[in-house]
Amino acid sequence: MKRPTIAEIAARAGVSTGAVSYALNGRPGVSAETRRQILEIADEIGWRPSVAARSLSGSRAHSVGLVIARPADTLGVEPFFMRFIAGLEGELSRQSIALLLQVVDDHRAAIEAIRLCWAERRVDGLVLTDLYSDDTRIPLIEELRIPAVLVGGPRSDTRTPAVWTDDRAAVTAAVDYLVALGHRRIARVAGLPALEHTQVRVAAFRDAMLGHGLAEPPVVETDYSWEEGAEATRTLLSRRDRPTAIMFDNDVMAAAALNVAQEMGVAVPDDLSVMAGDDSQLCMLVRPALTALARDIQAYGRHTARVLLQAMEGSSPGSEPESATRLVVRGSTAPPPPA
Amino acid sequence: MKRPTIAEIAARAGVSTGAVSYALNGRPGVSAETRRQILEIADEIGWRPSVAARSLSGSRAHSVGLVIARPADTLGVEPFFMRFIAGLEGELSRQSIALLLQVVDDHRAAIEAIRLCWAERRVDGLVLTDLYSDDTRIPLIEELRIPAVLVGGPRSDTRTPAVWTDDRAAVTAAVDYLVALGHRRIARVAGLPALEHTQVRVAAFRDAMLGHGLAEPPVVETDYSWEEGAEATRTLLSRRDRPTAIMFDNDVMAAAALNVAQEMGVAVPDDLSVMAGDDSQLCMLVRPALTALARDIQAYGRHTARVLLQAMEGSSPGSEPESATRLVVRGSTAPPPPA
DNA sequence: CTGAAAGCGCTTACAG
DNA sequence: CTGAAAGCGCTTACAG
Repeated sequence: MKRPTIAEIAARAGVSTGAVSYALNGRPGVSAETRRQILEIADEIGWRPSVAARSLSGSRAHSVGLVIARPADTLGVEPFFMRFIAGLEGELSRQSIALLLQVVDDHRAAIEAIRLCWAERRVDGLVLTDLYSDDTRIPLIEELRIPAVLVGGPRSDTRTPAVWTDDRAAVTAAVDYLVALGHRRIARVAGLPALEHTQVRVAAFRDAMLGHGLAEPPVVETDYSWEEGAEATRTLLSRRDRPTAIMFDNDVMAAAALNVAQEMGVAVPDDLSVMAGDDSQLCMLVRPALTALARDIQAYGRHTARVLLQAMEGSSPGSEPESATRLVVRGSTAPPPPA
Repeated sequence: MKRPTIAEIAARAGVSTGAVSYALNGRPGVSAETRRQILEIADEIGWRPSVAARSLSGSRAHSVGLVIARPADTLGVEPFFMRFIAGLEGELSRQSIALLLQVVDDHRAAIEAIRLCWAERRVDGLVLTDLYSDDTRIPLIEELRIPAVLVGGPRSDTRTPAVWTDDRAAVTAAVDYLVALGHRRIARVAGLPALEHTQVRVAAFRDAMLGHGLAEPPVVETDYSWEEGAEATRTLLSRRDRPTAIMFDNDVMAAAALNVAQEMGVAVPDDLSVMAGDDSQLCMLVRPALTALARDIQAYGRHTARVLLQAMEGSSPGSEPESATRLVVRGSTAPPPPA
């Protein structure tokens, strides 16, 4: 019942615990024969280092933290987090690093959670998601010198390493596609305006539209919920210069838009093209199925883990965007109706 | 930069570290005045116990583990896990217990992950989900004496505490409702047959149907994917005695069924009633919106945490089902067509 | 009520 | 190449 320790291995091998430690960690200081013997005994009795002991002497927790700040009922709506976590964790576990997950209600609670898990030395580094343009977590991790990775894009206000998908390129490609279909009046239903990536996407959208010589397009900001997505759609479809295409910042709002269009007698895709900002099963299950911007979220999580591990080792990782977003065309987009 | 330790507090207060420890842990052995002073200093310098040190001396990791074994691409499909985790974590954090999340590919990997995190003393207990009827994780945790909670139902093969929702009652109520609407031919599209709760639900379904004096109903087993859900629906709708109502074991398959029905010219709900086994935003976004069995998943997570904490303290928690499942009626169910 | 000391299971300079 | 020892930051019997 009692779990084996290196003392036991040392006793069996007839050496000191120090020697055992060296052997087990592949450091010089023990002969090849002794090392072999020690490894064999360790394996035989199923020894595993106690993380507590390693942490205490080595001053590393062998864990990284992910603090998600979201009202819980919006969680699970999007497939993003579980897949991201799966990728993250898959990569971390290869290094025997655990993922500490915390789900808190708001930004304030997130700050507290970060302070606490760092003070308790529970984690060696942090993954920060859902970044705001002016995010107090960044000065916090800088002050505390917590190794971290920012998920969402490089920023000028910090040297903290970041991972990101190239949202600008994705949005631009999407606009290009709609314009190529013949659309001229394209609107955007954006997510939370305080989030950094929302602004990046909105700016990219505006630039792409203007780049095509089109007028300043309408943009409605929302909280990503289907309720606000539906409301925004109603507003846009009630305009005199009703758009012939709408790009949504996620999948849920785009799905809600299909229902609003139906309710208002607007045919999708004949009268209105709808594009979702995230791909998911939802996009495939609604009718018409939604054209969407898809990315490999699990790979994104894996990449995030690698960058964080590098940051924890002190090297400042080079930053480049994660593999490009693909436009998956389904039934919700088509050329606009003849004018 | 250096984080404060109890040695520092002891020095400032002019007492031994032992006294500081007693004071901080609210144990007898220090005078009220000394205690007050120590707490004040600790607070002032922002002291927080090092979990590593506490773990090493107290032999508790102050963490619990959740190992999810699923192919990653089916994760995030269902809203279950993120909400469940949110509830779980919310309750754990109140006790300063961290949640270690691991996502692995299959059952074998889950077994390995459990062995490892326990051997490393990373966790004090485990949450086990997606239980199979003959689940090797159960003998494993019994052999290793790992405190755990089984999410999914009480079982005769173990004394390990469990939490569950009353699936039998929920399925029975759903059948009663459909029968009250006038349905006589009701089919079920079940999830993975190896999962314990699948069998509970199928048995409840059969019993309810037979209880109404109806014939042995058709049941198709699937892997929960929309593909198999669609296929099962096609099969059922191709029968000579086509069912007038189908109950699905989750939301994704029910949504897929709507598309199959449309493709086959079967009107929902006029010709076919569709019921989803889990409620989610998907159910509200498809058309017609899906009638579903809804439960408070976050509360379920909180309850799970409480039961696990009790188990970790050695008390064997009483077991009762979590708050009942509600039938949320939307547009996908109606009386059957006249025969 | 309080202090000095041992111990948790490792790692790591420091002597031999 | 190897051993003995100190130390990581706590907790907890054990003496006073």
